[in-house]
Amino acid sequence: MQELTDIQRQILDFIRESLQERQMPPTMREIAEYMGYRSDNAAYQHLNALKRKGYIELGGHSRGITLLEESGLPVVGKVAAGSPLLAMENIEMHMDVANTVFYPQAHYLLRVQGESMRDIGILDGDLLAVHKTEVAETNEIVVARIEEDVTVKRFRRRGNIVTLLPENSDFEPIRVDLREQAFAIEGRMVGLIRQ
Amino acid sequence: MQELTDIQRQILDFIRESLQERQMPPTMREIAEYMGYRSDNAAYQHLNALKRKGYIELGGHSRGITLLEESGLPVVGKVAAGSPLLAMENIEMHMDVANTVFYPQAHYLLRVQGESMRDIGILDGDLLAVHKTEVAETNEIVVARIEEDVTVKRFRRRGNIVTLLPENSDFEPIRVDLREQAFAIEGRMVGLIRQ
DNA sequence: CATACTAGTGTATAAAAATACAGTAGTGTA
DNA sequence: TACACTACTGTATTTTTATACACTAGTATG
Repeated sequence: MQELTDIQRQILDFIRESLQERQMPPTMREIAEYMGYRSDNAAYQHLNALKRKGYIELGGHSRGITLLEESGLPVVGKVAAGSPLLAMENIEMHMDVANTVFYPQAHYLLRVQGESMRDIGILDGDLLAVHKTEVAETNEIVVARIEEDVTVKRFRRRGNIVTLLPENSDFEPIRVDLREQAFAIEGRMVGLIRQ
Repeated sequence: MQELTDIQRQILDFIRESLQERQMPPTMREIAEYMGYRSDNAAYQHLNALKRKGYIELGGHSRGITLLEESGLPVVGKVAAGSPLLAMENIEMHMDVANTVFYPQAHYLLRVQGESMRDIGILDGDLLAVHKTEVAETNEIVVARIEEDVTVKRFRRRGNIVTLLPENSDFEPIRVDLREQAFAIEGRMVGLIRQ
């Protein structure tokens, strides 16, 4: 997808906002008004740029703008080693769930693998709603990355030692020494969906 | 809310469909075309009826129809004894989750009370996605009503005896004799949301 | 320095859209 | 039987809307 200029992004956001709050796309005049243009044509030309770059389609009739982007939350499945979680190759699909369902806002859904968090009702195959963040409080359920591997655990830290606790007596806690291993928090659990 | 005629409901459905599939409401002419009218005015008048009955608003501009109905799935909280699950008084809120997220389609979300299904990851306060149905297969998780009470359990039946199994060893199975007690299945679990 | 892209103003026009008005006809209800 | 409501057709009118064309001007790029 081609990069957008600031103004183009601003217009795209306005279209999204209009769709959400008024249940309809704006007219070109409404866009021009919002942007403070004296000519509707300015909006028209920006829309054509957005179309050329593949972000929207123009229907050729009133309020004929349609967004081409995926709606809903991306579902992150098997994470290829070393790739960013939200890399295209890791996205299984999009799920039609508003991010406002969770608080703080969910940025994506991560498919849980394994039974290590079973005792707090997180089962194999569940979709964990994750809020992106690099920091976490003690005892929060986090999505963490140790070297190349991504895992879901309860978080604890004392000095340079991080402990990741499972919630299943068949599993052992994981100890990470920050001086020796690459460690990062990818996000924090804000909810769960099971299908 | 006032009752709709068949034709009015058909038009309302078409508006919903247009919003979902084209990201915009239809024009009056599009409605007239869809309904096979030779005059746009027929659509106009039906829309005014829908407006009068409180189902839509008309903006006075192109594609100016806005639906006034709640979107998403209703969340059923504490069920007042004897009332239908989906009675207004039992609806806590609406949650912006497409019903297509679950299969078969979820009709509502039921807030789970208690720990009786804990061992299969259904916790107190979770929202159970429920597909409305009056029948269930053996071993399915169902929402059932015994006399006035609503409960979530694993379903089994042998002749006139229904057994509702908890998934937590602290709880006892419930036996219902269909000849003696009022029993009905309200729906079947198709998913779960935790916030 | 030419070329492409962005970011606008201003004017013009054809088609689309909402909506008013005047009818016809059927159905149910007080 | 009068009245309200539904369900249309047909015509007319005023805005709204998309969109074309002709410009100006800045910025980045090869």
